[in-house]
Amino acid sequence: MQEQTMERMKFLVDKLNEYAYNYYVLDKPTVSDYDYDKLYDELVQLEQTTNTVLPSSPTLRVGGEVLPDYKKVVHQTKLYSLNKCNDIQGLKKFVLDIESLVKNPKFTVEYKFDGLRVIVKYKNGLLYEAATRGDGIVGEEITEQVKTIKSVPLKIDYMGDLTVAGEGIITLENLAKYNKTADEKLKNARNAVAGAIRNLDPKVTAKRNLDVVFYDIISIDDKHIDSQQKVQEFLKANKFLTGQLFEVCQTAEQIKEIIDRVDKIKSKLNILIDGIVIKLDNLAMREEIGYTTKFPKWAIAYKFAPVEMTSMLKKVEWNVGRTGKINPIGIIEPIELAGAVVSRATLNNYDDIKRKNILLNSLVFVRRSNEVIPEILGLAQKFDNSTQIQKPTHCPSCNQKLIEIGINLFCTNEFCREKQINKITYFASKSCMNIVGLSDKIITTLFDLKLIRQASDLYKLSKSDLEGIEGFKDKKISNLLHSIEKSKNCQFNNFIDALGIDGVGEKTAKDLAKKFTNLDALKCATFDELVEINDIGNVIAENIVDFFKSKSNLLEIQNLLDSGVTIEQQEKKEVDLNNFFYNKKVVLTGTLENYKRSQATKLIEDRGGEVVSSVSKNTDCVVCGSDAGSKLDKARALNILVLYEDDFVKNL
DNA sequence: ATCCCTCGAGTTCA
DNA sequence: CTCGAGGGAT
Repeated sequence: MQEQTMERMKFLVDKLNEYAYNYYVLDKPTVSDYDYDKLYDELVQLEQTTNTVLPSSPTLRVGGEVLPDYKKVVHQTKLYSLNKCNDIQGLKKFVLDIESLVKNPKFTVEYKFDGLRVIVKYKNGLLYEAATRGDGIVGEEITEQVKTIKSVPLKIDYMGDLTVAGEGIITLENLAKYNKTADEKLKNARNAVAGAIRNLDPKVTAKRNLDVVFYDIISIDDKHIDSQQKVQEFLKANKFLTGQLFEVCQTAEQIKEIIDRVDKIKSKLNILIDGIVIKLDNLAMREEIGYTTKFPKWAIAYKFAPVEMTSMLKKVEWNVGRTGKINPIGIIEPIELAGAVVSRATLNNYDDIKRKNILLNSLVFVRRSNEVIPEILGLAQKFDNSTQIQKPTHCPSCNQKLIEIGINLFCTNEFCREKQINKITYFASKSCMNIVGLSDKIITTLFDLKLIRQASDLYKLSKSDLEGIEGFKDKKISNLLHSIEKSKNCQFNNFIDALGIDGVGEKTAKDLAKKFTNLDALKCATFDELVEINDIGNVIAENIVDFFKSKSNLLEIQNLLDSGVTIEQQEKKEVDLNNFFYNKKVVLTGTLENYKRSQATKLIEDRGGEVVSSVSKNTDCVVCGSDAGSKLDKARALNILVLYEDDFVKNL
């Protein structure tokens, strides 16, 4: 009986480990989650009744007790870090140096993962110790944490003594999943890994769904492994997760080709990499070439320009938005980040500044989210002269006393310069009156010359008003006046958007235009009529009613109409009920080759579809162009249909 | 009251 | 893109 139970447990452990390998390492599940769970539950039962847990049991992966402290581990051999280069010259020099010592060397090319280096030891086929690199000589013991990582084999076929090295990482997909449920979001994948592994509670490690990508053997009894290629084969054969990139090259040019290729696709990878590692393939030759005090001379890391850096926060500017909302912007010492020089980055709001503990004259972490918008992630280092950031009490533009609503500060002065300028800018913007060529700069100039005070004044501008203004030549004047004139013919939804009613933007304006068909009807819309519309609740309904109660707003509308603004009647279009996009919620991401975003939106809307801004489980499909961002990752994570450009066109 | 989803508003640089 | 908050379901 007892023996049978043991046999059954062994069988379950092996079976479950095999399934886990197919799922977590090969990414090719071979059983349903349901079947897996059934076997897993059975194993848990048996382990409880027998009070035994086999050393490679997958139940070890959930993480047990919180550890009292880290134990130090002294590495058998020093773990070197890699020498770096960041251009082709550095790479060529490396290759030349090797070629001067070795005849016809071969090089292996792999990803350099941006995570935490992990050393794992096996004896008799079982994982018995894991450690961080630490300073290369002494690391921290993290055996319990690493055992929770499902792609790390607890048991391998190789029975000799073995020490392997890999990089602890989190896939961007798993990071996104984690952030969906976590109270405290982890913005930085690398820190998410370090935080998860270097945590005394292995349960924390388990929750973050890390992986370890293995790339090296530190020591092994088996003497016939004599090259990096054989190392790679060995790791694969023993079911370790390995990097997707592994190529063998002979020249610097070939290596450079791979680097260029990776540089192009690196932002689309599911894993963060910060470079490429180039190693001499032959292990015996490596030992001949040797080491400097810091680095092996037989390998180099080609580093891509970093996407995250630190910089000094010099000043905080407070902007006034068109709604009167006050927004803090951090002015930083300019740094180059993802191909652009960044000097400003948003700080969101005062609470955010406090939460991140950001101080003036301190070093802060800066990154460009999605490689575009700069943001300040948090405090890196403070100094003696670092000071708290003060919350403003008066409007930086008009000095009106600010009021606090929720976490935000507002300027309520109707005539506030910055607020008015932003209001007019919004009025002229693409989703509103679409006055092409009227930039916020021109609006500022016109405002300060007192030629305009509010949006309707734009339609009173004459040629003589503009003549003589610095930078305004005949051509520019006639272009501008022409654009303004052209904008007078507008669609109802754009007109509603242009009014700038609090909480009413592009989508709500469209909903309102559909329901009320003309301005007079909208003007007398009652609260009850408004809340009937889907997606309009009591807050927005009240904002709309209040807006049309205000004398100054009604006067402004009258001014616009008197200046000749006319709202086109929209004809109703027939929609094809059988079209793919009919009644579908579609998200656009990336750049399509043949359509602008607005054109694609129109095509989908004309077919009865709705373009929404973010991906969720309610989304029907995601249309994906080149350089797609995180929305594509999210779509994949949620298993939502992704259409590439050609599929998109086919379904029109 | 408390979820989740979606919208609006504000964000940078070339 | 990201945040906060509104809206609706529960």
